Amino acid sequence: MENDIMQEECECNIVHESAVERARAGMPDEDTLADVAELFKVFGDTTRTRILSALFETELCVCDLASLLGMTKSAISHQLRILRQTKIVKSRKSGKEVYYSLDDGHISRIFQTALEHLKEDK
Amino acid sequence: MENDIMQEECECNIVHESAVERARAGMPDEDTLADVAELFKVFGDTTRTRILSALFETELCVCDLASLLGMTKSAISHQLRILRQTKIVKSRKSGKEVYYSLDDGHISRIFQTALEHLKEDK
DNA sequence: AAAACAGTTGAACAATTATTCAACTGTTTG
DNA sequence: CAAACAGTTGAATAATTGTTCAACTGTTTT
Repeated sequence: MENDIMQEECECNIVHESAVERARAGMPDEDTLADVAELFKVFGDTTRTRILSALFETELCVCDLASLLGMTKSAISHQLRILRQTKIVKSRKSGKEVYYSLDDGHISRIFQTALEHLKEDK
Repeated sequence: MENDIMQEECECNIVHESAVERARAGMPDEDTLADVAELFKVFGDTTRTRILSALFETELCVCDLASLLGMTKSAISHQLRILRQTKIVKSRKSGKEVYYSLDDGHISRIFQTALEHLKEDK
């Protein structure tokens, strides 16, 4: 009678109400969760992880990345746009060339933790 | 003459060779990068981030999650299979019900770092 | 043993997305 | 100024993927 606000699209009879309520209370709001998912989605592509791991070492221009990853400038540029829009990399223009680098240190920390996780289960 | 092993699909003339070489030397091997991307891809979906953030608090069965997220058991079960296969959650069967919980602590650390990153640029 | 229920699974459908291709900016150099 | 080059962009294509639907397994209960 009180909970008829929430969506009830599931076909369940018995739910562990106290556990569900505890979980709900601890969860970040939907907007934050969507932002987290979007950030991880950006990391969830091989081309972009290769670009990022290259930029951990030094700033590089589009041609450098294209040469390093064996891909076209266009493909690289499309992915760099996504990384730029999500504030993961920043760009610096110098003459004809555009140099890209990581935008902040959190990025490498997230990667480092992921690498540790992967190492653990070998 | 020496570097004709690597792919040359880019249409560049001038590359910053020393920077590229430095980047290449510091990069993890392709297999590791693919694993990292795959891990992040799993995190890169709203339904899965909602499931995981619920499991941070307590273990839950499929019905609990379906009720909490307002989705069908089938949809939840499909996503749980992905999380199980990638060793991110583990399951425990008890009677008719299957209880899910997080597999290790790294998961929450990766999330925590991502949340910090998001808070930073508001 | 049959009904009821929690959960899984595979096929189908819709939506998203990474790369290619071609055309286009803007800067530099001869 | 024109040619050359670094980089961007939009449309098209192909591949991947999340959800739905229906059928199914396995456990419990009457």
